[in-house]
Amino acid sequence: MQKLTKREDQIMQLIWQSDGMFIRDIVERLPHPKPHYNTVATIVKILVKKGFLTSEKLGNVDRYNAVVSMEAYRKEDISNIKKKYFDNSFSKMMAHFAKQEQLTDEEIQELIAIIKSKKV
Amino acid sequence: MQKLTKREDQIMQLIWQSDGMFIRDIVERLPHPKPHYNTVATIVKILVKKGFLTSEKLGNVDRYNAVVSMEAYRKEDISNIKKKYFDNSFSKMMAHFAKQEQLTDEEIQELIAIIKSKKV
DNA sequence: GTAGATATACTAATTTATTAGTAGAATTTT
DNA sequence: AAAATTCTACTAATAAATTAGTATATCTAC
Repeated sequence: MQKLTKREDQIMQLIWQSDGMFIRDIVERLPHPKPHYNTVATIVKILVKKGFLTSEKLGNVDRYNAVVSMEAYRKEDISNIKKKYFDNSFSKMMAHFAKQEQLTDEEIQELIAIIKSKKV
Repeated sequence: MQKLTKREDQIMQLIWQSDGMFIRDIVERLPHPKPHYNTVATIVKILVKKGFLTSEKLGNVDRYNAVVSMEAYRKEDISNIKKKYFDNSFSKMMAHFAKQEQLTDEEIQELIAIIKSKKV
């Protein structure tokens, strides 16, 4: 899967959170300094070409929808983190999180419950 | 903290795995197609300027060391993942991992042990 | 239907990232 | 010490990413 550039990523995040967006909506929801309408249009077109988005014409306006799901992209993204920092070891990564987050005992119990419920 | 570009990241990974590298070592350890010596030197100089590396002269050759630790950078990197994909919620992220990774019962037990040992 | 507003295609400018050439200094070999 | 090699500083070319201008089409309100 191709990687998203910073701007592309930012725009994909918005579209993933919605169900279909027009260029004008994207511009509106981007933080200051808002890029030019055509700037966004250009990047959206690149995203269509890369296969991340499809467009559908509503009247004379294009609405864009995600083709690649957030989950699919996220999976890759996280898999890269695991590879890059944790020797591709899931346990190592988890140990890091547990330590990093300075969890309280209650949070740890909660976490254990979550983990168990997902599988057992 | 500034973000690393792809090439910068790749070079930082090598330096983090070592303790101090010369340009020639970096070039040698990069996968094919190996970039030009001066290409690496340029990027290394950018990394010094960004505050990720320091140089020390050994004889007339520069050796480069990490200033920003891998752990510090990794922490940021992971924190962004959490923010970007999991609404900044640690529990949500953990739930995802447990599900995504298709852990066996044993692995889950192991994981729980790891989490407990880190805190309790 | 004319004026004003909005959307898109096309194109190009600008910025950032990556690559590498040339020249000269230092080092090693002969 | 001359020749060959290695390293660096400086500079610039190329490529990728981001930004936005101009022209044209479409719609909306009057």
